[in-house]
Amino acid sequence: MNIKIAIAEDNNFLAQSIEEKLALFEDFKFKFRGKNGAEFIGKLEEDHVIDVVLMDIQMPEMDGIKATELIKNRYPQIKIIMLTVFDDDENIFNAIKAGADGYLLKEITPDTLHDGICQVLEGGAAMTPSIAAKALNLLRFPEKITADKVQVEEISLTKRETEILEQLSKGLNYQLIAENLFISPPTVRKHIENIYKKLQVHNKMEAVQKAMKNNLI
Amino acid sequence: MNIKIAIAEDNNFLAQSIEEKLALFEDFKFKFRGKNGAEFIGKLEEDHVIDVVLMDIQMPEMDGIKATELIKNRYPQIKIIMLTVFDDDENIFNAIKAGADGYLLKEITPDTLHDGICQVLEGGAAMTPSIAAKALNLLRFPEKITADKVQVEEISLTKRETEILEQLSKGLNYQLIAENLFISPPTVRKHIENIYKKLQVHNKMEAVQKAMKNNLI
DNA sequence: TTCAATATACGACAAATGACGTATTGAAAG
DNA sequence: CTTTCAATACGTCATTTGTCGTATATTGAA
Repeated sequence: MNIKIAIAEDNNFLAQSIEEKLALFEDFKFKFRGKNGAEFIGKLEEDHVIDVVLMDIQMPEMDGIKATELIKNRYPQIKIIMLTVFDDDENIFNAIKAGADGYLLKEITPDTLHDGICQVLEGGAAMTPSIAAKALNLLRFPEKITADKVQVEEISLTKRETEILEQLSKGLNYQLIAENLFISPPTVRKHIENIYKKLQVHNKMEAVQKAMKNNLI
Repeated sequence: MNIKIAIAEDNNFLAQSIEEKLALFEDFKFKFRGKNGAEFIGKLEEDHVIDVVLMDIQMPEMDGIKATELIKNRYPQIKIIMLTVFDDDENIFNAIKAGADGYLLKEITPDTLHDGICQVLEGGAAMTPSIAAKALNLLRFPEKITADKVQVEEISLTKRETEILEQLSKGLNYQLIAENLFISPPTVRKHIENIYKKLQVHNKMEAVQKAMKNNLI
């Protein structure tokens, strides 16, 4: 087995790091690298005997989303795995739309990268569980895709707060939420009080609306 | 770490097989099993100290999709992984819509099952790469999703009721809604009372959730 | 190791909500 | 012409919610 791999990545340092991970496996053969989407496609036209492309998203000239679209158009047999630091809904969705076969984060271990590449070659999709969760969420709530990216305020809820807010959004009252989470109702109320302060709202409905608008739940 | 797991599976043989896989891991504690959705939920109400549910889809009485929907409604914190032999688009999509946190096939190895369970507990989604590929495909080509077979109940709100429900969903209180619509607060309350009866819910949040689900607002 | 953040818990009180009742008016349907 | 339905309005009462306090244990980062 000789799997031919190309990389599209503008950062020299990161590209180097990826190449080193690939070099750990005998069945991988690194072919070439492009510093941006345009250059990459240029090189690909010279040598399109490529099995898998590891594609960065944020690149000058042409980003990885557009490049993926073009490549999938001309070379549908080539598998493309996004390899990026961004895991926001917008990028994930656009990558999938463009035809990506996988979406992994750059802090990946060599073994996981190896697995992912093998999986896409077998027709599967390579994703970290957290990315998979976001993808499922997009499937479940398609309206989020059009979500505004305008006022991305810096609101951060703790894990517990998010958990409680989710239950609030289902219509559960303090008592039931407390039972579910094995804490006392006063604690639930205190958490909710804190949530309201963070979101600058004054009742459940506003909190849920604002949280959904900002993809907090 | 002691992860509490319950199983919904009608087939004794398969249930036994799953239990044996779980038994290989010390951090797993098998709690109980239901032979169908209805029985399972009955048991869950007696003991809801459950972290993860392994849910079959095809079951008598109540199938795993419906059971998932109900459980996620009442106990949103419980993670649910579908464990089934069917990997068709229809079932995958419905499971996701119902709120499943993962979708695995029954011929799974104990180690992969273990990984999947740990992943969902960390907020990720558990999927085999082939399932992930199908899920991505659904995202990419939404038209493949054969129209909602979930029967939309015939709920009809009057114009006034819809109007009021919309304002409710924004977080306005009775007083403000009354001012907006130039009617008295008692009238607003009466309308809302009627809305609750029609939707068979008992508070604002449930009403808004159900209305959105049924495209009433 | 100290400090900030988080999660936990309780009490009190005013305001809002949910659930019930009753009742009048106007408009649409038969 | 009656009957039904939608919309309006009011009252009562128990429960829930929102907003204040205060306080302790844990935890992770500086």
